[in-house]
Amino acid sequence: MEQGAAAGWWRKGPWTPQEDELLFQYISQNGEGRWSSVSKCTGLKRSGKSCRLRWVNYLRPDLKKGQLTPQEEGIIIELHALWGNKWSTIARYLPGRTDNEIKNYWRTHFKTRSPSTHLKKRKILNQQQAHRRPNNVTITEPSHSHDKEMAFSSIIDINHQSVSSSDDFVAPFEMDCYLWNLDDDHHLPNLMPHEYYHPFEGDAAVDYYVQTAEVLL
DNA sequence: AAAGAGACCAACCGCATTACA
DNA sequence: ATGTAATGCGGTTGGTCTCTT
Repeated sequence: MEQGAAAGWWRKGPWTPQEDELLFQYISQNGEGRWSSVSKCTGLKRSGKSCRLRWVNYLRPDLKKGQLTPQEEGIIIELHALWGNKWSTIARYLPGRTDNEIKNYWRTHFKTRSPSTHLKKRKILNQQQAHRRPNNVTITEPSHSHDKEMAFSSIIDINHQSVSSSDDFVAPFEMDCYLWNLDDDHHLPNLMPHEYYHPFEGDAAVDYYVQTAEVLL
């Protein structure tokens, strides 16, 4: 049990710059982990849980600040369609972004269904659509999420993609192509680019994403 | 200019899982 | 094998900012 938990003297609420500094220094010297000993070593009146959250969501030096890019938004939409509210899993494919940030983003942009939000959503998706290559397609229902998770894991493996670098993530279009062209053993066929089957295009794609987002809520 | 609504974000809570004695 | 502490995750809340009327 953490020292202050029983006594109930943990400080709550917004962090001060001084607290941030203490936590940052502690982790710089000792590394991440051992969160429960942070308060003992630094004098911070914060629970280990609170310290971890502050570090992960705010202080970590590799965090990306600022708005999500259209590419990142596209990835979130696609991965959420695959995995649902597995925010930490989704965050792994968005280097520098936190599960909390993605969760907040999703909640803000897709949870509410007011007309304005709907329009905004369409605008975002239309922007993403502009990056997609043309193709002749038909709409196909997505397979089971488990299958898609397996497929997506294989994608990363097949292509030896590093997801640890902030500049290196799989673009939405590429993900679609991979997902929809993998065979049962999750291997890519030997196809020319124009032969790839791409299930989503144009308004059909937008509608699919919007519907998926709404169905999942 | 003021008030209300909506968007955004930080942080907390409770539960589940993992690690360890 | 079991109990407990630590950690991780997802849901939720509340405060602040921005936009609209």
